[in-house]
Amino acid sequence: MKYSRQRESILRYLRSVKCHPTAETIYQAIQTDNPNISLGTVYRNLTLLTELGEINKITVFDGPDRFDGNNAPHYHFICRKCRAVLDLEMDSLAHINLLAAHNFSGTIEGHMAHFYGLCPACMNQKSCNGSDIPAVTKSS
Amino acid sequence: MKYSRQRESILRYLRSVKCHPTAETIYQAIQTDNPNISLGTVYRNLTLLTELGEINKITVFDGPDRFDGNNAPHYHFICRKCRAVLDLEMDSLAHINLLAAHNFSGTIEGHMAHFYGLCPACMNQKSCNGSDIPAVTKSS
DNA sequence: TTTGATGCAAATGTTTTGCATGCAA
DNA sequence: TTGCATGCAAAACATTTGCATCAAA
Repeated sequence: MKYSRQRESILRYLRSVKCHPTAETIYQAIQTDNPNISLGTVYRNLTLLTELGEINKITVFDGPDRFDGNNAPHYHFICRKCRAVLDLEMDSLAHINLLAAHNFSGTIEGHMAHFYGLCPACMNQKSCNGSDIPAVTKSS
Repeated sequence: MKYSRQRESILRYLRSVKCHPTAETIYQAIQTDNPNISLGTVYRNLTLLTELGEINKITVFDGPDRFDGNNAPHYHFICRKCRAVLDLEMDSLAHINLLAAHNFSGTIEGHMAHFYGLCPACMNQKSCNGSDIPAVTKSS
């Protein structure tokens, strides 16, 4: 693949942050180094890097996709109040694939799991940023 | 809440099908009984019914949201080939909330989990409908 | 050079919303 | 009647794409 300063900038930024920014956030963050970069290029490279396995795309129930520069397998927590996405330190849940496969005649290749609730910051505050997604009550 | 024939029609349709249709599919399906219904009304009522807990909204990694007239807690399988969404018969995974909470200082209120792979139909066919979403390799 | 990557802008697909009108209570 | 629900159309969002240009190899 051909080198590009923009792609390098995106990857470097994602590797440097602990949060899970949106394409728009990444776009704004790297404008200092790339004053003329376009949002389309950011999206194009995020898609490419995701396909290469260099980064992860996190689809949340609400709002734009988030991106994760940590490509080691791990799970995420999503705060229902401030929508922060946090990494969780927990073992693989590979065993749940077997549970799913038990009464299913297709092939279970994997799963996606997100946890939600209140993040540490929102637990200790009246409100975090004012937004509050409707509590999800079903694990489906 | 005030009665509406449109809302009733949407709910009746969702309760009657085993699949997990999109808003657009629902819109088309109930046009026989509601020739003048608008997509906006379908979306408005789907949002309302979801908030009431009468139905479930299923956010998949790709494509429009799907809706589920079965409001009993259960998990879903998503075929990476034909994108069919199927119900899974499996026990609650409530225990994984404890695993997630173990090294986390916020509050884990719940989780969402989807399983993916090939559905029974696609397992036995060269291709199902031609589409094929990129295999997801990380359980994150 | 050659070919992939970019910037720009327009297009796409999904969902939401404003507003005048209609229908349930 | 009163006000929520509707139809319609426009707007809002997030994301993708066509195309001429630019830059890496």
